[in-house]
Amino acid sequence: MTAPTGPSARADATRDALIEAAIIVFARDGFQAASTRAIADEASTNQALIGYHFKGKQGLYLAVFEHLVSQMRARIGERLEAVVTLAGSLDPASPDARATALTTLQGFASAMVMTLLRPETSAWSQLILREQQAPSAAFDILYSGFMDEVLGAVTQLLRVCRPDLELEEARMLVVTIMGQIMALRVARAGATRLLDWSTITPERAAAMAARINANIAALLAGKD
Amino acid sequence: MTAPTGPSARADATRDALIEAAIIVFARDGFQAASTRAIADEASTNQALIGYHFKGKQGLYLAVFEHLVSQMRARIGERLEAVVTLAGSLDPASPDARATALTTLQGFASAMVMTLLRPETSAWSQLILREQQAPSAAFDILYSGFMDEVLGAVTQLLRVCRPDLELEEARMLVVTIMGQIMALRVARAGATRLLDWSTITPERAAAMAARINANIAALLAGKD
DNA sequence: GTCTATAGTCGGATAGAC
DNA sequence: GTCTATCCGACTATAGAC
Repeated sequence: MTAPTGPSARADATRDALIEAAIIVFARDGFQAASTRAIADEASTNQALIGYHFKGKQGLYLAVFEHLVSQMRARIGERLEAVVTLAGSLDPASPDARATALTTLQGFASAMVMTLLRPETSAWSQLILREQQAPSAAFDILYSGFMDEVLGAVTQLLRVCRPDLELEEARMLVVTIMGQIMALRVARAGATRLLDWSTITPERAAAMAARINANIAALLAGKD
Repeated sequence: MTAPTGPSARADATRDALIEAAIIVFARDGFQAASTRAIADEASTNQALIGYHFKGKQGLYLAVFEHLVSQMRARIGERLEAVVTLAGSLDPASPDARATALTTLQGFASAMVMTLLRPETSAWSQLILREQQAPSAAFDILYSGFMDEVLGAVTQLLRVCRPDLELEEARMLVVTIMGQIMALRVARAGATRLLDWSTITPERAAAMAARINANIAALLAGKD
Protein backbone atom coordinates (compact mmCIF):
# COMPACT_ATOMS: atom_id res chain seq x y z
CA MET A 1 0.00 0.00 0.00
CA THR A 2 2.91 2.42 -0.54
CA ALA A 3 1.73 3.77 -3.91
CA PRO A 4 -1.17 3.52 -6.35
CA THR A 5 0.83 0.79 -8.01
CA GLY A 6 1.90 -1.00 -4.88
CA PRO A 7 3.72 -4.27 -4.61
CA SER A 8 0.56 -6.36 -4.96
CA ALA A 9 -1.25 -4.34 -7.60
CA ARG A 10 -0.36 -6.72 -10.38
CA ALA A 11 -1.22 -9.73 -8.28
CA ASP A 12 -4.64 -8.29 -7.51
CA ALA A 13 -5.24 -7.63 -11.17
CA THR A 14 -4.37 -11.22 -11.96
CA ARG A 15 -6.67 -12.52 -9.23
CA ASP A 16 -9.52 -10.37 -10.49
CA ALA A 17 -8.97 -11.37 -14.09
CA LEU A 18 -8.98 -15.03 -13.11
CA ILE A 19 -12.19 -14.66 -11.13
CA GLU A 20 -13.98 -12.84 -13.93
CA ALA A 21 -12.81 -15.44 -16.41
CA ALA A 22 -13.79 -18.25 -14.07
CA ILE A 23 -17.33 -16.88 -13.75
CA ILE A 24 -17.73 -17.10 -17.50
CA VAL A 25 -16.18 -20.51 -17.98
CA PHE A 26 -17.62 -22.22 -14.90
CA ALA A 27 -21.07 -20.91 -15.78
CA ARG A 28 -20.82 -22.01 -19.37
CA ASP A 29 -19.28 -25.44 -18.85
CA GLY A 30 -19.87 -26.42 -15.23
CA PHE A 31 -17.18 -27.13 -12.67
CA GLN A 32 -15.87 -30.37 -14.08
CA ALA A 33 -16.06 -29.51 -17.75
CA ALA A 34 -14.41 -26.14 -17.23
CA SER A 35 -10.69 -26.49 -17.74
CA THR A 36 -8.13 -24.39 -15.93
CA ARG A 37 -6.50 -23.80 -19.30
CA ALA A 38 -9.69 -22.30 -20.72
CA ILE A 39 -10.00 -20.06 -17.68
CA ALA A 40 -6.40 -18.93 -17.91
CA ASP A 41 -6.82 -18.22 -21.63
CA GLU A 42 -9.99 -16.22 -20.97
CA ALA A 43 -8.09 -14.25 -18.34
CA SER A 44 -5.06 -13.84 -20.63
CA THR A 45 -2.79 -15.25 -17.97
CA ASN A 46 -1.10 -18.49 -17.22
CA GLN A 47 -2.65 -21.74 -16.16
CA ALA A 48 -0.16 -22.22 -13.34
CA LEU A 49 -1.28 -19.00 -11.66
CA ILE A 50 -4.54 -20.62 -10.64
CA GLY A 51 -2.59 -22.91 -8.38
CA TYR A 52 -0.55 -20.03 -7.05
CA HIS A 53 -3.42 -17.66 -6.24
CA PHE A 54 -6.24 -20.00 -5.36
CA LYS A 55 -4.52 -23.22 -4.42
CA GLY A 56 -6.29 -25.04 -7.26
CA LYS A 57 -9.42 -25.26 -9.38
CA GLN A 58 -11.67 -25.87 -6.37
CA GLY A 59 -10.27 -22.85 -4.54
CA LEU A 60 -10.95 -20.65 -7.55
CA TYR A 61 -14.50 -21.97 -7.69
CA LEU A 62 -15.16 -20.98 -4.10
CA ALA A 63 -13.55 -17.60 -4.67
CA VAL A 64 -16.00 -17.06 -7.53
CA PHE A 65 -18.96 -17.50 -5.19
CA GLU A 66 -17.52 -15.22 -2.57
CA HIS A 67 -17.08 -12.63 -5.30
CA LEU A 68 -20.67 -13.20 -6.42
CA VAL A 69 -22.05 -12.62 -2.94
CA SER A 70 -20.11 -9.41 -2.48
CA GLN A 71 -21.24 -8.18 -5.92
CA MET A 72 -24.87 -8.91 -5.15
CA ARG A 73 -24.67 -7.20 -1.80
CA ALA A 74 -23.11 -4.19 -3.47
CA ARG A 75 -26.00 -4.06 -5.94
CA ILE A 76 -28.98 -4.54 -3.73
CA GLY A 77 -27.66 -4.69 -0.19
CA GLU A 78 -28.92 -1.23 0.67
CA ARG A 79 -32.35 -1.85 -0.80
CA LEU A 80 -32.48 -5.18 0.99
CA GLU A 81 -31.79 -3.64 4.38
CA ALA A 82 -34.40 -0.98 3.77
CA VAL A 83 -36.95 -3.68 3.01
CA VAL A 84 -36.05 -5.62 6.12
CA THR A 85 -36.45 -2.65 8.44
CA LEU A 86 -39.64 -1.58 6.67
CA ALA A 87 -41.13 -5.06 6.96
CA GLY A 88 -40.35 -5.09 10.66
CA SER A 89 -42.13 -1.79 11.26
CA LEU A 90 -45.36 -2.57 9.41
CA ASP A 91 -48.50 -3.43 11.34
CA PRO A 92 -50.43 -6.28 9.70
CA ALA A 93 -53.67 -4.91 11.15
CA SER A 94 -53.48 -1.71 9.15
CA PRO A 95 -54.79 -1.70 5.56
CA ASP A 96 -52.25 0.97 4.74
CA ALA A 97 -49.44 -1.27 5.87
CA ARG A 98 -50.71 -4.08 3.68
CA ALA A 99 -50.79 -1.80 0.66
CA THR A 100 -47.27 -0.63 1.40
CA ALA A 101 -46.03 -4.21 1.79
CA LEU A 102 -47.64 -5.23 -1.50
CA THR A 103 -46.12 -2.32 -3.38
CA THR A 104 -42.71 -2.96 -1.87
CA LEU A 105 -42.89 -6.63 -2.74
CA GLN A 106 -43.88 -5.82 -6.31
CA GLY A 107 -41.03 -3.38 -6.64
CA PHE A 108 -38.65 -5.98 -5.32
CA ALA A 109 -39.99 -8.62 -7.72
CA SER A 110 -39.70 -6.28 -10.69
CA ALA A 111 -36.12 -5.48 -9.80
CA MET A 112 -35.32 -9.17 -9.59
CA VAL A 113 -36.97 -9.99 -12.91
CA MET A 114 -35.22 -7.18 -14.71
CA THR A 115 -31.91 -8.14 -13.15
CA LEU A 116 -32.32 -11.83 -13.93
CA LEU A 117 -33.17 -11.15 -17.53
CA ARG A 118 -30.25 -8.80 -18.13
CA PRO A 119 -27.78 -10.71 -20.31
CA GLU A 120 -24.78 -10.03 -18.13
CA THR A 121 -26.33 -11.80 -15.15
CA SER A 122 -26.82 -14.96 -17.17
CA ALA A 123 -23.58 -16.41 -15.86
CA TRP A 124 -24.56 -15.78 -12.24
CA SER A 125 -27.86 -17.53 -12.73
CA GLN A 126 -26.22 -20.55 -14.25
CA LEU A 127 -23.75 -20.85 -11.39
CA ILE A 128 -26.49 -20.55 -8.77
CA LEU A 129 -28.77 -22.94 -10.58
CA ARG A 130 -26.08 -25.59 -10.74
CA GLU A 131 -25.47 -25.25 -7.02
CA GLN A 132 -29.19 -25.60 -6.36
CA GLN A 133 -29.19 -28.95 -8.14
CA ALA A 134 -26.04 -30.31 -6.57
CA PRO A 135 -25.10 -28.15 -3.60
CA SER A 136 -21.44 -28.02 -2.66
CA ALA A 137 -19.58 -25.86 -0.17
CA ALA A 138 -20.29 -22.98 -2.55
CA PHE A 139 -24.01 -23.15 -1.84
CA ASP A 140 -23.44 -22.32 1.80
CA ILE A 141 -21.56 -19.22 0.77
CA LEU A 142 -24.51 -18.21 -1.38
CA TYR A 143 -27.27 -19.03 1.03
CA SER A 144 -25.85 -17.58 4.19
CA GLY A 145 -24.33 -14.63 2.36
CA PHE A 146 -27.35 -13.59 0.40
CA MET A 147 -30.35 -15.81 -0.27
CA ASP A 148 -31.13 -16.18 3.38
CA GLU A 149 -31.75 -12.49 3.80
CA VAL A 150 -33.65 -12.07 0.53
CA LEU A 151 -36.02 -14.92 1.30
CA GLY A 152 -36.48 -13.66 4.83
CA ALA A 153 -37.35 -10.18 3.64
CA VAL A 154 -39.84 -11.48 1.10
CA THR A 155 -41.42 -13.72 3.71
CA GLN A 156 -41.81 -10.84 6.14
CA LEU A 157 -43.46 -8.60 3.56
CA LEU A 158 -45.75 -11.39 2.52
CA ARG A 159 -46.84 -12.04 6.08
CA VAL A 160 -47.91 -8.44 6.46
CA CYS A 161 -50.32 -8.93 3.59
CA ARG A 162 -51.38 -12.40 4.60
CA PRO A 163 -51.38 -12.58 8.41
CA ASP A 164 -53.87 -15.44 8.07
CA LEU A 165 -51.19 -17.84 6.83
CA GLU A 166 -49.08 -20.02 9.10
CA LEU A 167 -45.35 -19.49 8.74
CA GLU A 168 -44.87 -22.63 6.68
CA GLU A 169 -47.81 -21.73 4.46
CA ALA A 170 -46.33 -18.31 3.92
CA ARG A 171 -42.99 -19.82 3.05
CA MET A 172 -44.56 -22.12 0.49
CA LEU A 173 -46.20 -19.10 -1.07
CA VAL A 174 -42.80 -17.41 -1.17
CA VAL A 175 -41.41 -20.42 -3.01
CA THR A 176 -44.16 -20.23 -5.63
CA ILE A 177 -43.62 -16.51 -6.09
CA MET A 178 -39.88 -16.92 -6.45
CA GLY A 179 -40.58 -19.76 -8.89
CA GLN A 180 -42.45 -17.36 -11.14
CA ILE A 181 -39.62 -14.88 -11.01
CA MET A 182 -37.04 -17.49 -11.90
CA ALA A 183 -39.13 -19.33 -14.50
CA LEU A 184 -37.91 -17.42 -17.52
CA ARG A 185 -34.32 -17.99 -16.48
CA VAL A 186 -34.65 -21.57 -15.45
CA ALA A 187 -36.86 -22.80 -18.25
CA ARG A 188 -35.56 -20.29 -20.72
CA ALA A 189 -35.41 -22.58 -23.72
CA GLY A 190 -38.92 -23.90 -23.23
CA ALA A 191 -40.43 -20.55 -22.29
CA THR A 192 -38.96 -18.61 -25.17
CA ARG A 193 -40.08 -21.34 -27.53
CA LEU A 194 -43.64 -21.25 -26.20
CA LEU A 195 -43.67 -17.48 -26.37
CA ASP A 196 -41.98 -17.46 -29.75
CA TRP A 197 -39.37 -15.07 -28.43
CA SER A 198 -36.04 -15.39 -30.17
CA THR A 199 -34.53 -12.83 -27.83
CA ILE A 200 -35.74 -11.30 -24.59
CA THR A 201 -35.96 -7.59 -25.24
CA PRO A 202 -36.33 -5.07 -22.42
CA GLU A 203 -39.98 -4.68 -23.43
CA ARG A 204 -40.58 -8.39 -23.06
CA ALA A 205 -38.81 -8.46 -19.72
CA ALA A 206 -41.04 -5.59 -18.59
CA ALA A 207 -44.11 -7.47 -19.78
CA MET A 208 -43.08 -10.48 -17.71
CA ALA A 209 -42.46 -8.27 -14.71
CA ALA A 210 -45.93 -6.76 -15.12
CA ARG A 211 -47.48 -10.20 -15.39
CA ILE A 212 -45.73 -11.30 -12.22
CA ASN A 213 -46.78 -8.17 -10.35
CA ALA A 214 -50.39 -8.79 -11.33
CA ASN A 215 -50.01 -12.36 -10.12
CA ILE A 216 -48.54 -11.23 -6.80
CA ALA A 217 -51.44 -8.85 -6.28
CA ALA A 218 -53.92 -11.65 -6.96
CA LEU A 219 -52.11 -14.08 -4.67
CA LEU A 220 -51.77 -11.64 -1.78
CA ALA A 221 -55.39 -10.53 -1.99
CA GLY A 222 -56.93 -14.01 -1.94
CA LYS A 223 -58.24 -15.77 1.10
CA ASP A 224 -56.34 -19.00 0.67
CA MET B 1 -38.66 -62.48 -33.65
CA THR B 2 -38.65 -66.28 -33.88
CA ALA B 3 -38.74 -66.98 -30.15
CA PRO B 4 -39.10 -65.19 -26.80
CA THR B 5 -35.32 -65.25 -26.64
CA GLY B 6 -34.67 -64.21 -30.19
CA PRO B 7 -31.31 -63.46 -31.70
CA SER B 8 -31.24 -59.88 -30.47
CA ALA B 9 -32.69 -60.37 -27.01
CA ARG B 10 -29.35 -60.03 -25.29
CA ALA B 11 -28.43 -57.02 -27.36
CA ASP B 12 -31.67 -55.30 -26.42
CA ALA B 13 -31.05 -56.02 -22.76
CA THR B 14 -27.62 -54.46 -23.06
CA ARG B 15 -29.00 -51.40 -24.81
CA ASP B 16 -31.65 -50.96 -22.15
CA ALA B 17 -29.19 -51.39 -19.32
CA LEU B 18 -26.89 -48.81 -20.86
CA ILE B 19 -29.72 -46.32 -21.29
CA GLU B 20 -30.92 -46.75 -17.71
CA ALA B 21 -27.37 -46.37 -16.44
CA ALA B 22 -26.80 -43.36 -18.66
CA ILE B 23 -29.89 -41.62 -17.27
CA ILE B 24 -28.44 -41.89 -13.79
CA VAL B 25 -24.90 -40.88 -14.62
CA PHE B 26 -25.67 -38.12 -17.13
CA ALA B 27 -28.20 -36.63 -14.70
CA ARG B 28 -25.80 -36.76 -11.79
CA ASP B 29 -22.66 -35.55 -13.53
CA GLY B 30 -23.72 -33.77 -16.71
CA PHE B 31 -22.75 -34.79 -20.22
CA GLN B 32 -19.12 -33.87 -20.11
CA ALA B 33 -18.35 -35.00 -16.59
CA ALA B 34 -20.09 -38.33 -17.07
CA SER B 35 -17.58 -40.92 -18.17
CA THR B 36 -18.45 -43.80 -20.44
CA ARG B 37 -16.62 -46.05 -18.01
CA ALA B 38 -18.87 -44.96 -15.15
CA ILE B 39 -21.94 -45.61 -17.29
CA ALA B 40 -20.71 -49.03 -18.31
CA ASP B 41 -19.97 -49.90 -14.69
CA GLU B 42 -23.43 -48.77 -13.63
CA ALA B 43 -24.90 -50.95 -16.38
CA SER B 44 -22.60 -53.84 -15.47
CA THR B 45 -21.41 -54.09 -19.01
CA ASN B 46 -18.41 -53.10 -21.00
CA GLN B 47 -17.31 -49.63 -21.92
CA ALA B 48 -16.67 -50.60 -25.53
CA LEU B 49 -20.33 -51.53 -25.99
CA ILE B 50 -21.35 -47.90 -25.91
CA GLY B 51 -19.48 -47.41 -29.13
CA TYR B 52 -21.00 -50.53 -30.62
CA HIS B 53 -24.64 -49.82 -29.76
CA PHE B 54 -24.84 -46.05 -29.85
CA LYS B 55 -21.90 -45.02 -31.99
CA GLY B 56 -20.42 -43.07 -29.06
CA LYS B 57 -21.16 -41.04 -25.95
CA GLN B 58 -23.16 -38.45 -27.85
CA GLY B 59 -25.32 -41.09 -29.47
CA LEU B 60 -26.10 -42.61 -26.11
CA TYR B 61 -27.04 -39.18 -24.79
CA LEU B 62 -29.59 -38.65 -27.55
CA ALA B 63 -30.94 -42.17 -27.06
CA VAL B 64 -31.53 -41.27 -23.41
CA PHE B 65 -33.78 -38.39 -24.39
CA GLU B 66 -35.71 -40.46 -26.90
CA HIS B 67 -36.26 -42.97 -24.14
CA LEU B 68 -37.39 -40.22 -21.79
CA VAL B 69 -39.96 -38.92 -24.24
CA SER B 70 -41.42 -42.36 -24.82
CA GLN B 71 -41.57 -42.99 -21.06
CA MET B 72 -43.35 -39.72 -20.44
CA ARG B 73 -45.84 -40.38 -23.19
CA ALA B 74 -46.49 -43.80 -21.74
CA ARG B 75 -47.19 -42.24 -18.35
CA ILE B 76 -49.38 -39.32 -19.22
CA GLY B 77 -49.97 -39.54 -22.95
CA GLU B 78 -53.53 -40.72 -22.56
CA ARG B 79 -54.39 -38.09 -20.01
CA LEU B 80 -52.75 -35.47 -22.18
CA GLU B 81 -54.85 -36.35 -25.20
CA ALA B 82 -58.00 -36.31 -23.10
CA VAL B 83 -57.11 -32.81 -21.90
CA VAL B 84 -56.46 -31.62 -25.44
CA THR B 85 -59.80 -32.85 -26.78
CA LEU B 86 -61.61 -31.53 -23.70
CA ALA B 87 -60.03 -28.11 -24.04
CA GLY B 88 -61.07 -27.97 -27.68
CA SER B 89 -64.69 -28.72 -26.87
CA LEU B 90 -65.16 -26.21 -24.06
CA ASP B 91 -67.03 -22.99 -24.67
CA PRO B 92 -65.35 -20.00 -22.96
CA ALA B 93 -68.71 -18.26 -22.69
CA SER B 94 -70.15 -20.88 -20.36
CA PRO B 95 -69.44 -20.62 -16.63
CA ASP B 96 -69.66 -24.40 -16.42
CA ALA B 97 -66.93 -24.77 -18.99
CA ARG B 98 -64.73 -22.38 -17.05
CA ALA B 99 -65.20 -24.39 -13.89
CA THR B 100 -64.38 -27.60 -15.75
CA ALA B 101 -61.27 -26.08 -17.27
CA LEU B 102 -60.09 -24.86 -13.87
CA THR B 103 -60.61 -28.24 -12.25
CA THR B 104 -58.87 -30.02 -15.09
CA LEU B 105 -55.94 -27.64 -14.93
CA GLN B 106 -55.65 -28.11 -11.20
CA GLY B 107 -55.70 -31.87 -11.57
CA PHE B 108 -53.03 -31.64 -14.20
CA ALA B 109 -50.88 -29.39 -12.01
CA SER B 110 -51.23 -31.70 -9.02
CA ALA B 111 -50.19 -34.67 -11.09
CA MET B 112 -47.13 -32.79 -12.29
CA VAL B 113 -46.12 -31.67 -8.81
CA MET B 114 -46.47 -35.14 -7.37
CA THR B 115 -44.56 -36.63 -10.28
CA LEU B 116 -41.80 -34.03 -10.12
CA LEU B 117 -41.32 -34.55 -6.41
CA ARG B 118 -41.16 -38.32 -6.58
CA PRO B 119 -37.53 -39.28 -6.00
CA GLU B 120 -37.25 -41.52 -9.03
CA THR B 121 -38.00 -38.65 -11.41
CA SER B 122 -35.14 -36.61 -10.01
CA ALA B 123 -32.83 -37.77 -12.77
CA TRP B 124 -35.28 -36.80 -15.48
CA SER B 125 -35.64 -33.32 -14.07
CA GLN B 126 -31.92 -32.84 -13.92
CA LEU B 127 -31.48 -33.89 -17.54
CA ILE B 128 -34.27 -31.60 -18.72
CA LEU B 129 -33.04 -28.70 -16.64
CA ARG B 130 -29.56 -28.95 -18.09
CA GLU B 131 -30.98 -28.91 -21.59
CA GLN B 132 -33.05 -25.84 -20.76
CA GLN B 133 -29.90 -23.99 -19.79
CA ALA B 134 -27.80 -25.07 -22.73
CA PRO B 135 -30.05 -26.63 -25.36
CA SER B 136 -28.48 -29.20 -27.64
CA ALA B 137 -30.05 -31.50 -30.21
CA ALA B 138 -31.58 -33.35 -27.25
CA PHE B 139 -33.78 -30.37 -26.43
CA ASP B 140 -35.55 -30.64 -29.77
CA ILE B 141 -36.36 -34.25 -29.02
CA LEU B 142 -37.86 -33.17 -25.71
CA TYR B 143 -39.75 -30.17 -26.92
CA SER B 144 -41.30 -31.56 -30.07
CA GLY B 145 -41.89 -34.95 -28.48
CA PHE B 146 -43.51 -33.79 -25.31
CA MET B 147 -43.29 -30.28 -23.92
CA ASP B 148 -44.92 -28.77 -26.96
CA GLU B 149 -48.12 -30.69 -26.39
CA VAL B 150 -48.16 -30.19 -22.61
CA LEU B 151 -47.72 -26.44 -22.88
CA GLY B 152 -50.29 -26.28 -25.63
CA ALA B 153 -52.86 -28.15 -23.55
CA VAL B 154 -52.26 -25.94 -20.52
CA THR B 155 -52.53 -22.83 -22.64
CA GLN B 156 -55.84 -23.98 -24.12
CA LEU B 157 -57.34 -24.74 -20.72
CA LEU B 158 -56.17 -21.43 -19.40
CA ARG B 159 -57.72 -19.53 -22.27
CA VAL B 160 -61.08 -21.06 -21.51
CA CYS B 161 -60.90 -19.50 -18.05
CA ARG B 162 -59.35 -16.27 -19.21
CA PRO B 163 -60.75 -15.42 -22.65
CA ASP B 164 -59.92 -11.80 -21.90
CA LEU B 165 -56.17 -12.41 -22.32
CA GLU B 166 -54.34 -12.07 -25.60
CA LEU B 167 -52.51 -15.21 -26.67
CA GLU B 168 -49.12 -13.89 -25.61
CA GLU B 169 -50.50 -12.74 -22.26
CA ALA B 170 -51.99 -16.19 -21.74
CA ARG B 171 -48.68 -17.82 -22.57
CA MET B 172 -46.83 -15.64 -20.09
CA LEU B 173 -49.33 -16.69 -17.46
CA VAL B 174 -48.65 -20.31 -18.42
CA VAL B 175 -44.94 -19.70 -17.90
CA THR B 176 -45.53 -18.31 -14.42
CA ILE B 177 -47.77 -21.24 -13.51
CA MET B 178 -45.25 -23.78 -14.76
CA GLY B 179 -42.59 -21.85 -12.85
CA GLN B 180 -44.46 -22.47 -9.61
CA ILE B 181 -44.75 -26.16 -10.38
CA MET B 182 -41.06 -26.48 -11.11
CA ALA B 183 -39.83 -24.26 -8.31
CA LEU B 184 -39.35 -26.95 -5.73
CA ARG B 185 -37.36 -29.02 -8.19
CA VAL B 186 -35.34 -26.25 -9.66
CA ALA B 187 -34.54 -24.35 -6.51
CA ARG B 188 -34.68 -27.42 -4.33
CA ALA B 189 -31.71 -26.59 -2.13
CA GLY B 190 -32.89 -23.06 -1.43
CA ALA B 191 -36.55 -23.98 -1.04
CA THR B 192 -35.99 -26.87 1.33
CA ARG B 193 -33.67 -24.70 3.37
CA LEU B 194 -36.23 -21.90 3.64
CA LEU B 195 -38.93 -24.39 4.51
CA ASP B 196 -36.67 -26.27 6.88
CA TRP B 197 -37.49 -29.51 5.11
CA SER B 198 -34.72 -32.06 5.26
CA THR B 199 -36.72 -34.41 3.06
CA ILE B 200 -39.80 -33.92 0.93
CA THR B 201 -42.37 -36.32 2.32
CA PRO B 202 -45.55 -37.17 0.40
CA GLU B 203 -47.45 -34.93 2.84
CA ARG B 204 -45.21 -32.00 2.04
CA ALA B 205 -45.52 -32.64 -1.68
CA ALA B 206 -49.30 -32.66 -1.26
CA ALA B 207 -49.15 -29.40 0.68
CA MET B 208 -47.20 -27.80 -2.15
CA ALA B 209 -49.69 -29.14 -4.69
CA ALA B 210 -52.55 -27.66 -2.63
CA ARG B 211 -50.76 -24.33 -2.44
CA ILE B 212 -50.28 -24.29 -6.18
CA ASN B 213 -53.90 -25.22 -6.83
CA ALA B 214 -55.05 -22.36 -4.64
CA ASN B 215 -52.71 -20.08 -6.56
CA ILE B 216 -54.06 -21.26 -9.88
CA ALA B 217 -57.62 -20.61 -8.74
CA ALA B 218 -56.67 -17.09 -7.67
CA LEU B 219 -54.82 -16.38 -10.91
CA LEU B 220 -57.56 -17.69 -13.18
CA ALA B 221 -60.29 -15.82 -11.31
CA GLY B 222 -58.63 -12.40 -11.41
CA LYS B 223 -59.27 -9.72 -13.94
CA ASP B 224 -55.67 -9.08 -14.93
C1' DG C 1 4.56 -13.17 -9.29
C1' DT C 2 4.89 -15.08 -13.46
C1' DC C 3 6.15 -18.30 -16.70
C1' DT C 4 7.62 -22.96 -19.15
C1' DA C 5 7.80 -27.65 -18.96
C1' DT C 6 6.37 -31.91 -17.44
C1' DA C 7 4.72 -35.58 -14.41
C1' DG C 8 0.82 -38.27 -13.61
C1' DT C 9 -4.01 -39.23 -14.37
C1' DC C 10 -8.11 -40.09 -16.84
C1' DG C 11 -11.05 -39.82 -20.70
C1' DG C 12 -13.26 -41.53 -25.46
C1' DA C 13 -12.67 -44.24 -29.20
C1' DT C 14 -11.36 -48.46 -31.47
C1' DA C 15 -8.81 -52.70 -33.17
C1' DG C 16 -8.99 -57.34 -32.80
C1' DA C 17 -9.68 -61.80 -30.12
C1' DC C 18 -13.48 -64.66 -28.90
C1' DG D 1 -22.43 -59.12 -29.42
C1' DT D 2 -19.15 -58.92 -26.08
C1' DC D 3 -14.77 -58.27 -24.17
C1' DT D 4 -9.63 -56.94 -23.42
C1' DA D 5 -6.07 -54.03 -24.49
C1' DT D 6 -4.38 -49.90 -26.12
C1' DC D 7 -3.80 -45.46 -28.51
C1' DC D 8 -3.92 -40.77 -28.10
C1' DG D 9 -5.50 -36.53 -26.50
C1' DA D 10 -6.68 -33.43 -22.58
C1' DC D 11 -6.67 -32.50 -18.04
C1' DT D 12 -4.78 -30.79 -13.05
C1' DA D 13 -1.14 -29.93 -10.36
C1' DT D 14 3.54 -28.72 -9.57
C1' DA D 15 8.65 -28.21 -9.93
C1' DG D 16 11.86 -24.98 -11.12
C1' DA D 17 13.78 -21.04 -14.09
C1' DC D 18 13.36 -16.14 -14.30
